[in-house]
Amino acid sequence: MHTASHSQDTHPVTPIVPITGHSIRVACSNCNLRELCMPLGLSQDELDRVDDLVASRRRIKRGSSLFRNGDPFVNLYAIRTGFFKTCITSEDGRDQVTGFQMAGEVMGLDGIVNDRHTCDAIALEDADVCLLPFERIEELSTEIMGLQRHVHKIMSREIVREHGVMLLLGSMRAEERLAAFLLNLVQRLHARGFSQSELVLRMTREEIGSYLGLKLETVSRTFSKFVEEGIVEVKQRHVRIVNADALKQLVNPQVCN
Amino acid sequence: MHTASHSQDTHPVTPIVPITGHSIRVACSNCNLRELCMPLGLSQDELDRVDDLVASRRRIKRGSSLFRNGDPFVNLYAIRTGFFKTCITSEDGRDQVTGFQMAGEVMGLDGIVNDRHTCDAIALEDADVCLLPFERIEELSTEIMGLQRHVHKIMSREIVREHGVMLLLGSMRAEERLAAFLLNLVQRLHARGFSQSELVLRMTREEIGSYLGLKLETVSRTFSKFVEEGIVEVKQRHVRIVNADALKQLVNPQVCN
DNA sequence: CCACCGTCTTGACAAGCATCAAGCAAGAAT
DNA sequence: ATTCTTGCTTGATGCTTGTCAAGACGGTGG
Repeated sequence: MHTASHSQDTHPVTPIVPITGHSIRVACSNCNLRELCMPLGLSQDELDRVDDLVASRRRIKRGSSLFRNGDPFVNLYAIRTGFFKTCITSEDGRDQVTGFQMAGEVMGLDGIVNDRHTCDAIALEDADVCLLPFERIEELSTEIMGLQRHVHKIMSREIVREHGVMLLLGSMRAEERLAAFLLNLVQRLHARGFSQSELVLRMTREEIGSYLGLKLETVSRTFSKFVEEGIVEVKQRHVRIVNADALKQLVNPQVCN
Repeated sequence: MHTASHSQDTHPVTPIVPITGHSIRVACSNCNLRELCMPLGLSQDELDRVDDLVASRRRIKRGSSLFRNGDPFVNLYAIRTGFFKTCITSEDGRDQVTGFQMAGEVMGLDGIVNDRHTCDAIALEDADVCLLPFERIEELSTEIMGLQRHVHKIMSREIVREHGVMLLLGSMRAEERLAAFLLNLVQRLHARGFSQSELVLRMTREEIGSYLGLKLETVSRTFSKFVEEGIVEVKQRHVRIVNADALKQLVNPQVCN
């Protein structure tokens, strides 16, 4: 449990290889997350130049922050291993988790507009991130069309993702929210080679609740309800999805109505 | 009421000049919305080239759509006059308004990631938009750093805005949501030369409710409550903010607690 | 002028979720 | 092992908001 190098320790179908350690720089072109965070269809020359983008890497301990609200914006961050939450805090102290990020995903886009980050990125397990200096991204984007396009797509994807969260927060009930959350998590993990049905939650009930606009007690009760109905099995943070269709039906109450 | 050419017909301090009509093309460099939707600090040469970006303009009648979910993504759209809502529809027919857009704001960013729009943009009053072919934006971005940076900032701003909506939907009660909504609207209108205290809602109670994650009855009741408390005056869609501080305190229940 | 329509308001009631509180479980520290 | 801490579960209760229903308002068209 809580080992640092694996994002999921249940049935890693295609385990993410640990960083070999003796080499601080691992080229993007060799990175096994390439398909997730780098543009496709670049020439060898372009690939080499994109490799230079990654200035360095940084290890983040579980519980500490990669960046915080108010920090000057310098880099985007690509997650190599580990798991993060991003959250904003309103002036009066209200807290909102805006997302959970895993290997291959990019963080820091919020900082571009005002040259300062507007949210906190907290590691929920020991993590390893690539630092991508944004000035270099912009420079290189002028020369490599595929990179520019890729940056645009990443930002657009984030906008579309947030639309989905707005739908969830604006119109779904607790069960539907939790079902959507679990399906989304397991789908993203599956894309990274993990099980389709088992996952380990890296966040607390409270963090799930914050993300879903619910109190932790409601999250807990909803989990219990799913268990009673035989939809999932839950042991602490270990979740096994027994009946994925039931979850899907909760999110989409009969497409054929 | 419902005149086409003005976004707000109450006390336009610096009214937005109507399009003169005899000239179909109005250069960005002359556009009075320049500060809102174009990058600053460009050279004259660069400005001229950005002018060429605007391929054409398009008028949208109240109630009809600029683009719809599934439409191929070709352009971004800058609003010259008028008022829009964007909304997504889930497979089972749930509807969520994801934003309200006014003059100087850019729409269509959702379409970049999959080359298709994922939401509907509906005009809530007769509108006039500039078509910005995205391919040209990307081409020109490779040559004009300021433009590239500007596009990044616009997208980042949208991401940050949506974080704010998530906070609203995830953690605020009805009164707080409506207060935040009114303050946001009036602030944006003020930035466009309209009154700080009076506004005309271009959307129905139901659309406000959809955006805020509330039912229209709750929106109506909350308005009534604000009126009872002397915070606002409401006559149909005309709203006068009598006590802006009270609204601010609702959103931020005492910063000094 | 009247009837009709979409929109908005208001009331009564119910459902869903939050709140408060108590106790449990698991891991960490002593 | 024992204690402490943090996270989780579950119950009782009440508030907030949703739901259903009736009616009002204002604009439109016959």
